[in-house]
Amino acid sequence: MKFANVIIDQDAKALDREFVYAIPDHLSVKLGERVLVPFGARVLEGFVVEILNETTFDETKIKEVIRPVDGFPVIKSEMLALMHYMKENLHLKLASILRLFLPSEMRTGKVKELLVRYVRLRNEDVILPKNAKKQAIILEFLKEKKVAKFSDISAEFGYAPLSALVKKGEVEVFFEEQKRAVAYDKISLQKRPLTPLQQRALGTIRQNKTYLLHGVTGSGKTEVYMNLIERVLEKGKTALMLVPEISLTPQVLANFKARFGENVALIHSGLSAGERFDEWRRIFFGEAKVVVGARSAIFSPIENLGIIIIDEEHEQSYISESNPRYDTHEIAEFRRKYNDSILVLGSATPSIESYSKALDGEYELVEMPVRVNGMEMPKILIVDMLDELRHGNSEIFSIPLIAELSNVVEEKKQAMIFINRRGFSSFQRCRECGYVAKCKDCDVSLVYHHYENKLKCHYCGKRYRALDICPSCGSHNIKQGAIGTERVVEELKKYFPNVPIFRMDNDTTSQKGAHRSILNQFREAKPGILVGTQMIAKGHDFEDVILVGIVDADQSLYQADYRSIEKTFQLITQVSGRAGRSKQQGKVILQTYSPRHYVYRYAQNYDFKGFFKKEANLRKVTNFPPYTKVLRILFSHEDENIVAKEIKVCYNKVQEVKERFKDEFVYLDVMKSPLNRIKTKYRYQILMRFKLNKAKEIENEIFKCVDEKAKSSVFFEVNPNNLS
DNA sequence: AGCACGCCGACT
DNA sequence: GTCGGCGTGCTC
Repeated sequence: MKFANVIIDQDAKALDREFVYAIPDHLSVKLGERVLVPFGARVLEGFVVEILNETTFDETKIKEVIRPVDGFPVIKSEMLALMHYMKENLHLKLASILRLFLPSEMRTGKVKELLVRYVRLRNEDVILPKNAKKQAIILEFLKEKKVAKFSDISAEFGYAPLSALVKKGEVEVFFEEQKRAVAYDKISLQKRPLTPLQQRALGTIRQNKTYLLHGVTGSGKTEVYMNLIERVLEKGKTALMLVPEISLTPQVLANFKARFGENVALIHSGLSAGERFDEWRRIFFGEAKVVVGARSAIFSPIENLGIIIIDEEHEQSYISESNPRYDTHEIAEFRRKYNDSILVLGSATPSIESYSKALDGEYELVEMPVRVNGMEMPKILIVDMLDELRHGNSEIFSIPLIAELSNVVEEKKQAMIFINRRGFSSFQRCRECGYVAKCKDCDVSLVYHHYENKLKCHYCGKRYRALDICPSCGSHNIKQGAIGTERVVEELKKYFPNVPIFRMDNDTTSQKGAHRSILNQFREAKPGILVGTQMIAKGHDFEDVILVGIVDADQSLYQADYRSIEKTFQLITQVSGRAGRSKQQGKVILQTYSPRHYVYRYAQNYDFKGFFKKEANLRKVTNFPPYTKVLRILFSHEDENIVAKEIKVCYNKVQEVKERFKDEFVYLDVMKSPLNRIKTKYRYQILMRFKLNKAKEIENEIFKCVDEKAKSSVFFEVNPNNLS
């Protein structure tokens, strides 16, 4: 008799362990397979994570596996190993880890494989009535083509004649499974000769270790990636390349499709459930040798990996901030080691963490300091908005920005305006009493959306009526808060009523394909202005963009986050990189209320190394990563008393750990989370920082501080992006 | 997570 | 007397 250790596919703390089942002799159950098992009074799905010949568990209590679910092991051995790693190091629930490895549509309401209706001729010599001219045409067509899609024929020759033929039995209808083709922009293959810098990078990146590729915007990193992948494919291995967001994907994907054809599989959030499922299967069964995708693609079931590439490695989107929290870098490092392959982290503005690892020799640094076309980086003009104010300009746009925009319009070129917000204005506030509308479930300010005239909660999505009367004091004096994309577009229209202005943010791109369509429209508009959030900061190659405006650069600067300055530097560099991609040197107008902040000086000179030195030093003296580790434990529960009580118990234990590691701890405190309530749950957190020498040891001790039986849900997070 | 078991209040 | 409230505990 064989036994299977099964993880029940339920995201509950109490079930976060293995359960033993007997495998009846008539069933073949393999490691990594999903199985149906009796569980209490129910029948549930689970994952087989171990096959045993014997068990110590009371055999009279053991139930039998009912049957396999898929008929093949969906979790390969590498992913099982990864599961154990993530359990141990990230303290995630086993089921929630395993769920990361499967396309969600394999669990919820099984996707139907897409069936396409085809027709073919059953009888070559049909005698038709003389008046059935259309039917005759269809017959001729089918004689030649043999097989055609039902929809094609009916579209071209009419539905009626075709269905008449089917009815008479002369034409046969059959169904065939269709892999959904993923849409992408068709471009022709452009294989540019490599520059000496690119060749040098390729020459260096050969060993099975981790490289940090620091290349300025426009230095041709993508070309390097493609050559690396080509080399790996030649050796019969596979490649995995991660990009930060879908906004990047159309272009990257088009390039990869052109270069690697059918070998490429694409995973990103813009795919439909069915498309995602199809791509996953192509990867699983080895049909796709190259995977390009966003963060979650790191869990692709691709085998025989020769290289992993993380493009724009500094991007925050590589750190998952909800549910199973993980850092893509860490997972990539695991897979690199497991496959004994190459990992390349590429960026124009590497994260302080990564760059410092490179300087310490943990990564090998590869540099590409020059743009491919030899163009200089755009000139950045810093505009002091307080100065503008003193000279009587209280508008959103500074005088220099309007002047430059006018130039762009006159020359029939293009400009991008970057803004760090979405919606019309961030909130509604009563001018009399200061009341700000908040979400009743989440304890955050509601965001006003002008277009729908609604207040929305950006955390839970709930919508509220916009205020016209203050509910607190009854005043009608309601004011909109800070500026968003929508407002900027409206203001711009006043200055340039005849210029096409496009807006790109979360609201305008929520529909599938909206992204591409906005960009394509903008591409044709000359002159044209594109207003957008982070989304427009990345990867888009528009030759005629000669001006970039940053409306409020400080936005990301003053946040309670040790990375906020770093983020600001990265943002400016990246946005600036959008200007002057071809013949004409670009210009950047950066509007700020703190023009003397060092981040702007370094950004203005594109001095990454100088900035790194300054910033790394600041982190060192203030005891922040990469010189320490930040650990956050987040408790949440509907009942505030329970969270408060449970976190207190945990905090006391953590304090004992701190006592034992006195020299290591630099900070420890417990508090309400800044977002005290989200989706009706109260949130409290313990925050700590400790030095790196004994970090692993301390972490393990900290993990033990959480009572397994606590009712609150508990999340651990290392070096969190934001502390809300 | 979800279901059973179990021990206290207001009903036919 | 019983129906049902949801607190506690278990699921191989």
